[in-house]
Amino acid sequence: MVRSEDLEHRDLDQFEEEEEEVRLREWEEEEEESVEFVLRAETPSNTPPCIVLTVTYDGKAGKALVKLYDPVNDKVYFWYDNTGHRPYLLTDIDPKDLVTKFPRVIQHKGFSHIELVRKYDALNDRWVTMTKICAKDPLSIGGGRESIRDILPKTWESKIKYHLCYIYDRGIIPGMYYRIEDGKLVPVPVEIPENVREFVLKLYGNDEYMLKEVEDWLPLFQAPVPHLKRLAIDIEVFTPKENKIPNPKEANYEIISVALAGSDGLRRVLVLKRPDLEFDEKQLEKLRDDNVEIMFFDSEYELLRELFKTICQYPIIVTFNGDNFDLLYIYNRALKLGFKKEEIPIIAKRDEMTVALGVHIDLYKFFNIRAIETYAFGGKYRGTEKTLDAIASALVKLRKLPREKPIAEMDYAELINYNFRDAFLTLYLTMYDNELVMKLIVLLARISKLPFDDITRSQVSAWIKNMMYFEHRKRGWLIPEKEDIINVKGEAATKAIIKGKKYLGAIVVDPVPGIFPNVYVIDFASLYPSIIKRWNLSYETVKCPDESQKNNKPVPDLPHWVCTNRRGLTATIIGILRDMRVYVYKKLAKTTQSPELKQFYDVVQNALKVFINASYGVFGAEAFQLYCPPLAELVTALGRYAMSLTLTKAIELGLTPLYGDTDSLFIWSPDENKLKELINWVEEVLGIDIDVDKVYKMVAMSGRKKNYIGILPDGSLDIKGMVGKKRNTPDFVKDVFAEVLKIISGMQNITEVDKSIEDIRRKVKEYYDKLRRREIPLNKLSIKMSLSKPLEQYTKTKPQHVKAALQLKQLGINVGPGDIIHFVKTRTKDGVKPVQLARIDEIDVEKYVEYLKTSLEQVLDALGISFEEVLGSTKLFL
DNA sequence: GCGGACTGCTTACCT
DNA sequence: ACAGGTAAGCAGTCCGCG
Repeated sequence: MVRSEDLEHRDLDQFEEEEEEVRLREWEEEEEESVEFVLRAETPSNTPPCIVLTVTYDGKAGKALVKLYDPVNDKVYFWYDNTGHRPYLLTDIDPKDLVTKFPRVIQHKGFSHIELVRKYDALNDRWVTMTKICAKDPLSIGGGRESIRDILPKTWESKIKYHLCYIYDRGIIPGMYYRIEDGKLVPVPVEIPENVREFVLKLYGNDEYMLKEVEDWLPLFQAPVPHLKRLAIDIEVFTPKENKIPNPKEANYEIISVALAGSDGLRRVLVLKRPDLEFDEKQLEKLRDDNVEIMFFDSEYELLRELFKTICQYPIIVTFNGDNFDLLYIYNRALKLGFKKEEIPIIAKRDEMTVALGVHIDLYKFFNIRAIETYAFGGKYRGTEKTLDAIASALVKLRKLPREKPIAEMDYAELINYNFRDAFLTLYLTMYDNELVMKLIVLLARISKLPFDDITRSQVSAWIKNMMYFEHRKRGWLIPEKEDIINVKGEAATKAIIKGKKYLGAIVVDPVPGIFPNVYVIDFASLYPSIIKRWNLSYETVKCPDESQKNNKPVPDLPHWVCTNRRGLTATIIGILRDMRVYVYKKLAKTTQSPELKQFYDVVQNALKVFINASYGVFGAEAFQLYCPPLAELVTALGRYAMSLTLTKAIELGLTPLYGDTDSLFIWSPDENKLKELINWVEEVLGIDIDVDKVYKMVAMSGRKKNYIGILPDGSLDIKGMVGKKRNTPDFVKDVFAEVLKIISGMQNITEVDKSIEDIRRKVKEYYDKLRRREIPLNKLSIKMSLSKPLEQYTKTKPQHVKAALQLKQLGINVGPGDIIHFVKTRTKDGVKPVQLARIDEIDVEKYVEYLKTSLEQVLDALGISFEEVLGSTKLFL
């Protein structure tokens, strides 16, 4: 197994120590004969095993290009298609008619030839013969002026990007090992360990079909992820105006510094000499980072040349917002300085920047993927601004250097320190925890079959779409058009509770208010994916065309039937991913001895989690290409069915359910045997797993749904939905809430309730009086709320945070989507002020009393006392 | 002209 | 552009009130 070096600790130590030695190099002194860098990799006929980084279309060659990286010898290779593969689309018009009725197709300058292909049309459950129209280039199929796609009334598979089409047809899996052998691209076999084989046999031993299907998946989870050499880049640009970010499209100002941090240990800053700045011994002392190599350049042109040379030495370039700033700026600046396009190893695409040799990963885009944020990182940086500083401090507890003055006014040392820290943080985000992020990206690429550059820039629906398309081609299935699915399957049959939603969702059981000791939480393990697998759900099996299947309705209150004599594709794929996660890789991540392998298995199960968790939702999302409301609606209906069946049975058995949400049931002090009986019964009747998820020593429930506090055996707290925990709640309220919680969690058993109430009373009174006396500082009263759209788009109403934001705008401070507005409630005209503009005497105290009240009531309701009681005789309104 | 009842919008949360 | 359900606060509207 290829092991990555444990680099991060070394880097970090170096980073935080004071400098021992600063090495400086003058560009002129160093200048050897100028080394020409190459913008193309070698194209040998034989190579060692390599990782597929990406597949693209090379316009000049007019061929698909596979970029490979050999991690052992640190070399990038290009492999061009030599199988004569061409871009194509499918139509149901037969070739004769095509010639007579659509002559423009044959006459099209990009037209190549026609083939006939047999495809299985899963939607209509029949085999069809389609006409495959091949073109000389992708744009002739679609996207160009007057493309073949536009000439025909209806086409299939014509909107698939060519490089992805190529991946499906060749069965190439990005992130996997391939080698070039006599000019052919061949996969490198992966060894499957005996223990994994055993797990799989136990699971599917009597199911030939699944046994065969899973064979294609195991290598993706077992092939090791090598260390992928990479370079993080961050630039600083001269700006004459303070606080104004230079426009990367115009690139009008000088690039004054470029920081480079490589996973191979490179720590270098390229600095432009400026006549107005001096560099002396005193400044050297200010350089905080040891071992940072500094290269000075007389001209920006030379600086960029050096940068380009370095870029070409790495298979992977990492940036934070490089698509929209750093690489775009460098590219446009280089053009401006007289570089020719062929001399720049950066390529500008419509919405992204790529590099000539390898791939560019923009971490800003990656961390902004919702599924990554919530599932892969557990929402650790949710609600914060998606800046390098915020993400680094949430994930690795490292910050950017504070910027004390405008970039243009920094001296060399300040500039170098500041610049290098950013590049280092960017690199470090891919290095920490034994290269967790990089490994995750590789696993996600393998499962989705998307190249590294695509997987890091697209949302989870695109991943699942690509995975499903790949599976269609693998089987010789026709990829259905979205409208066709809707036409055949129709819209949803149920009505959602929430206005504007498309179908009915989950059940939330009304909670019993109060404090309860010894509460068992049982829960269905990944309920929705289990349902998809168990009931064979897929767009082609739900409401299938076969009349004889119409009686197979899994839920009586929904008219949808499901096919029983075909295996649903979605059910198969999601079923495998779920089974592999639950029964194989979660187990391996717990039991494996070797720490590296253990961590790797944990990455595998985490990558699987992302796909599994999103698998149901996409089918209910209109933008998804396999959008299928009856499928999504069957999933939630079966979820409701599972929940209500379990609830009824629990009551029947004499158990006491207190609360439940979607896939969980809270049961108060259950008889262990009765609980086991319930679990066994449910598993037998429903055929899906239900387990004890956790046991609370005590649960406090306010009576509101999605709102409770649970105390775990180790004393830690699960606080759900409480206002006192929400991120927009003022710290003042959070503090009081935390104090109250401290008292509650200190409570050993129910008999101590009275004493706790007295403690709570005293504490709350103390804070309340402070608030009244205006002794709470403004920042503790500030409410933090994020803008979800540009200010001018709040047309229907003007919420308070928008009012505050408008006040900021008046002062010339620009705010937009994703920005978090800090404001306080005041007795001024708007009722709010941005915190930095407010004075303590303007505060609307009553509003904060109300806030305190709602927050505390959620706890007090469980104890059966009111806020007013807690405050005692104190009058609420003075 | 004012206030309560109501609906709708917005954000943040839960599963 | 993965889903729906819930809590909460505020904005805005309607209606009654001699």
